Amino acid sequence: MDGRTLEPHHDCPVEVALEALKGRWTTLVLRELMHGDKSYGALSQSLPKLSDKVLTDVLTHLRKCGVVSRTVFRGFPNRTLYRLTATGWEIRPLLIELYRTGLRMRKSC
Amino acid sequence: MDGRTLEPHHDCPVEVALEALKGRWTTLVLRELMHGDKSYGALSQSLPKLSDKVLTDVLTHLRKCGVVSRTVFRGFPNRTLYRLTATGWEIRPLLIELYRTGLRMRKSC
DNA sequence: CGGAATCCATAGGGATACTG
DNA sequence: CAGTATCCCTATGGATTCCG
Repeated sequence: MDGRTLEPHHDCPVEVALEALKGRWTTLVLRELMHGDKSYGALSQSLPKLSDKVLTDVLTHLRKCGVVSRTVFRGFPNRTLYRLTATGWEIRPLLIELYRTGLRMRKSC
Repeated sequence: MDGRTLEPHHDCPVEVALEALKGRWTTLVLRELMHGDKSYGALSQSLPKLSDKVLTDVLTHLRKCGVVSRTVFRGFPNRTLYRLTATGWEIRPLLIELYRTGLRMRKSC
């Protein structure tokens, strides 16, 4: 927090973290993966209201952020495993803090 | 984290906190206010790239979230002071955690 | 000074259908 | 199974102008 940043900028660490969490479904997908590695279909079943397009968008986004990795197993049928990277696990304390803060904010309404 | 939430829901504490921080300029406005109470004009000067419309939007949003209060002083000219509420100050540890996490995420790229 | 009103451009989320 | 390809619609951010 250098006091000189006058506009939103992805170089700001706060923006970096928020960028990774951006999107309505992102934290839910992350939470699923924090329960363990999952295939595309398993994620889809865990989040029935999430469309294929958006799930793909979210996973692509998380991979670009270096938060999630993808491993494809060729065969019949194909399988794809998604898992958190080491960087992804770094987000866990942040989610917990988000939860704590959200709880306290609700109380004061 | 009850394991039963299958869709985004503002009742989820994580969503509550993220909702408050939503928008490109929101965290920057919060940061300004964490330096002390500020008038509309002072905020506008601190964030020159932020348009009136968006500044108003952000402040309205933060007030709806119970994070910021507004006090109007009638006179010539009028003045308006914005300040963090007690709830607003609860967000500070979260911003720090966002910063820490963002820093670590950058390193691993 | 401190906004509100208007208009515009873009991005994000979502529904549906199709493919390797 | 694990996506891609379209199309659409709304929300958000931004520029500009006007008002009490």
